[in-house]
Amino acid sequence: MAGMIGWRMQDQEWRKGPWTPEEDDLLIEYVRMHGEGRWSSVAGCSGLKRCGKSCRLRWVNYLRPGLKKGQLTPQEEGIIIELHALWGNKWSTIARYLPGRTDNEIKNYWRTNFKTKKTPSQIKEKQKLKASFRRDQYQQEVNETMNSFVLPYYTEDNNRNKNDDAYAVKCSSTTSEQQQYNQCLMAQDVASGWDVVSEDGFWSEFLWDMGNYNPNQPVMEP
DNA sequence: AAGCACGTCAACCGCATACCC
DNA sequence: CGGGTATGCGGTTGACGTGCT
Repeated sequence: MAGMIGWRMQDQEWRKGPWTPEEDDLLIEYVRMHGEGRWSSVAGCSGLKRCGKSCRLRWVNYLRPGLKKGQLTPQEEGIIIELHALWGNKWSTIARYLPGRTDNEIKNYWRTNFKTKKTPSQIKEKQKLKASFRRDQYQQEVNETMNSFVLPYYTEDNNRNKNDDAYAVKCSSTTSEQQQYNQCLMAQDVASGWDVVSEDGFWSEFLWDMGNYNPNQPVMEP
């Protein structure tokens, strides 16, 4: 596209700010015709005055089919806690284990629940309320959740990039028995992770800080 | 009722990495 | 191999909504 240098434009100002329904329609139509990708050519083909970067973000975080709207479920929260403990702020990696959820959404969730500075009593109060409200429901749904999307993700997709974390998990579990075993382990870990987090607000700060892990330090991989 | 504080979330920005020529 | 471009990722910002005083 003329005037483009990467995401930038030389001779045209990109529109910024909230997307209008009309812009959404244009973007949806573009993806329907051309598929995902080639974001830098969206403006030229669709008439949108948005840079490719903005278009990609809008599509991935809001318009893409299959996205779940609304609050994260207790089991999704548990999975986030567990995976964040493993990988830190690798939001896109964590998002792969939560179909229909975006890295942005998970990042916002984590920031909202574990980063905001509150007094210890406020944190404790909030966590107590949350935990008591959801614990029973959560414990009940953990196994069901693992069966419904985590395990299939591990086992189904044979075409994933071999550098992908999920692919590594898959390769490490060669038999269905071992996969079942891993599933149980993960469910237990998630449950224990939730216990820890809901126990005391202190862990909220601790877990967030874990996100800023030292990359030179060995990290346990799945 | 008005003003303020806080929480949420969509979107932007800069950097890193992948890809292509 | 190196440079330019495309894409992806994580951190941050700011608008808006809501609850509290």
